[in-house]
Amino acid sequence: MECVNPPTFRTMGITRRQGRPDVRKRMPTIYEVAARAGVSPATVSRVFNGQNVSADKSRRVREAAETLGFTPNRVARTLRLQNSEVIALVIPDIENPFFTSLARGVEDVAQAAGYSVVLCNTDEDHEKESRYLDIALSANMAGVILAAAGDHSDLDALIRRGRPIVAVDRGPHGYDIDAVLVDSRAGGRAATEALAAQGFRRIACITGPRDVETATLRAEGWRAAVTGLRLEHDEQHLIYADFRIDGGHKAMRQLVELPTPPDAVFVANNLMGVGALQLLAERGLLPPAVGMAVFGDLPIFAPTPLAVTLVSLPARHLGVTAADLLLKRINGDDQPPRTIVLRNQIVASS
Amino acid sequence: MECVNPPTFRTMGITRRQGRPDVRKRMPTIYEVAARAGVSPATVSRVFNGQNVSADKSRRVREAAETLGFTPNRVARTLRLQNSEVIALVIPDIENPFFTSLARGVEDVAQAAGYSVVLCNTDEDHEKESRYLDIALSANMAGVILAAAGDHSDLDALIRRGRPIVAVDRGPHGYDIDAVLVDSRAGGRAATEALAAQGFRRIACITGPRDVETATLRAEGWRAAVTGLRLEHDEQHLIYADFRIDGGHKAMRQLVELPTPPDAVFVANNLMGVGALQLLAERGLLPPAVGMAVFGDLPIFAPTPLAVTLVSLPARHLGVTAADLLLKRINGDDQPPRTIVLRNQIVASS
DNA sequence: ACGATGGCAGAAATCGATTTCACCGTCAAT
DNA sequence: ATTGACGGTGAAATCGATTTCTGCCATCGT
Repeated sequence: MECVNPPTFRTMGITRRQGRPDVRKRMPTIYEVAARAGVSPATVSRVFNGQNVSADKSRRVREAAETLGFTPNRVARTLRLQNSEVIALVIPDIENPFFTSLARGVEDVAQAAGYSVVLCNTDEDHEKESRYLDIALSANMAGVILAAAGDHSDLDALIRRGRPIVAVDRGPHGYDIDAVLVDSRAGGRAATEALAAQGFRRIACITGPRDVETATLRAEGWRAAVTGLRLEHDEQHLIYADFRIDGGHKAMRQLVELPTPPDAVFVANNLMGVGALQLLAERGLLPPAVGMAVFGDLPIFAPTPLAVTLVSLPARHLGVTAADLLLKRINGDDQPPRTIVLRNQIVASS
Repeated sequence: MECVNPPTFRTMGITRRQGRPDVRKRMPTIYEVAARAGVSPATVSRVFNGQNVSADKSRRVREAAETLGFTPNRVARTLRLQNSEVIALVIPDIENPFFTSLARGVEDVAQAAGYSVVLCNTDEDHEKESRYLDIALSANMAGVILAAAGDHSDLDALIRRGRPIVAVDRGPHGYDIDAVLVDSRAGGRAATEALAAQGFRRIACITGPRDVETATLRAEGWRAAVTGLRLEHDEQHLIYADFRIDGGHKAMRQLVELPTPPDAVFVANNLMGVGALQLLAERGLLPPAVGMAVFGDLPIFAPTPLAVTLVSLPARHLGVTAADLLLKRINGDDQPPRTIVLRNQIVASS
């Protein structure tokens, strides 16, 4: 199935002109509200921040604000307070359903606590990541939830500034900060052992980039299972790919074209799982012809029962937990940093 | 396949304490840089904004900034400039791959132009949407790309303030602003006609909420095809659901359980398509047993060829185009508003 | 009756960058 | 030689809200 995004377009003329004679009205400020209500700006501020103000003035301020359509300027507020009610969520791939579920979890918790979330997509690129972390800092954001692009993120500036950070999905490499993780090593091992239990002997592994912790840990789990169970072991059966659909596809091709191809494969994330399945479908080798286990849930509707073993991940719950932790920190909790490991669960896709 | 997110977790104790004696260092400011370089703050600002400064002082300023680790404070800058290099992208469902693709397009363009994107998820909720629009305004963001949650978003404040807005995917309801759309009506009609061409006579329609433009337009397209081709027509065959997987699942169940069920169905978005397919799979009625056409690309790797007709959408391209348009507006383009309609394309999933 | 306490409110400082205004040299044009 | 223009620079105003500092007035206790 090929879908081409057509580059052509047509423009529909619209003739009525917008009634905007370039007025660009300024927003009403606290001073204008104060003037209209006959009080000082300080009083207006106090009304909006729940301080003690006489009922009479309070009412007048509210009325004035109402008729002027006043909204407090967040930028000024943030500048003065050195703090804003925004948290940054930095993730490596916004098109990966795992991360969007996670984001959803973060959002729900943050929303409920009156915080907004800004989502920053790093595309597994250190430079983009570092730019977004810079922004979080210089925009006085309240905190950061980070799924790091690699193993050497620079969090010094944020930490010096006392901004809370929670690492999620991927560990905090060298920083002693809160983290919410799944057990990649155990998951990789369990998935591989499940394949072995299904009778497969030559089990390969497709994992992510070498500098991404979850990639190496999952591969380690695979290796532990393979050597622990004394299965056949061939170094060509371990491939470092890129955690993307294409990468999984290419890696799988490489594997099936080996002189002695594996009879099963453990794939270290969901998208590469999709890629690998695509290749197997092309070659008519869909599971159970070749054994497959995937770390993560497949973004798949599988009309035919597919014999794939999954390590199911609590993506949303990961986000919820990370957000909870972060909000606690923001509200002054200063226990020593914790690492919370959520359990994964082996599921046979049926 | 059931995947349960286990609510249990265990905490791994970590003992080493963070070496943060609660110093919370302030960031260095332009004043400190100025003092260290022996110049005025104004000069420091000029150095960082490419104004005329003598080579000597410029060098001294740069050195001072370097050693102090100075980063300009974005909040202060934004307050003064009444403008920031951030654009808001407001979408109704971050878990829908259509919108994440779109977001990806927006991001790529914005990044390249030096803008950051903050992603706001409204969950099809007017209140959340209005809160995010408020934030965009009071945070002095440069512009907004909006896929509206319904047909009565309030953009008055943003427009009064002169902030550019581009509507994407869903029209700008009553505002004369730029829009980037696909032709929902034509797509709905074409999809339905394709089903008719495959020989189906009793074609149902599952669409989205009544107050979402794309939902009603796609249903209109379906109706036009059904009446145009004089197919059998039953009002019970039009169901307004919610654009989500579950909604599609329930709606499809409702349809198959009708006394005279349809022999085909046109589903107005990708997620509901997944839900509908899930139900059909449960009942052993997968296409082509029941005809199906879906508006949008299925977030699916389908291992067995599925006889589903797709109206393929240029999601990423929609985002790219909207971002281009917005950036032009931000840079002062003031042509009359344009509506750009990208073409969709009928694709037979094979 | 007098000092003490506390609630309420305004003037002014503050957050950190940008920019206007004014001033000083220097150099080219008249 | 005088005028004008222009590049470089600093002092101070500015963006809009919060908060400290201060003072006023009323209430309370003794």
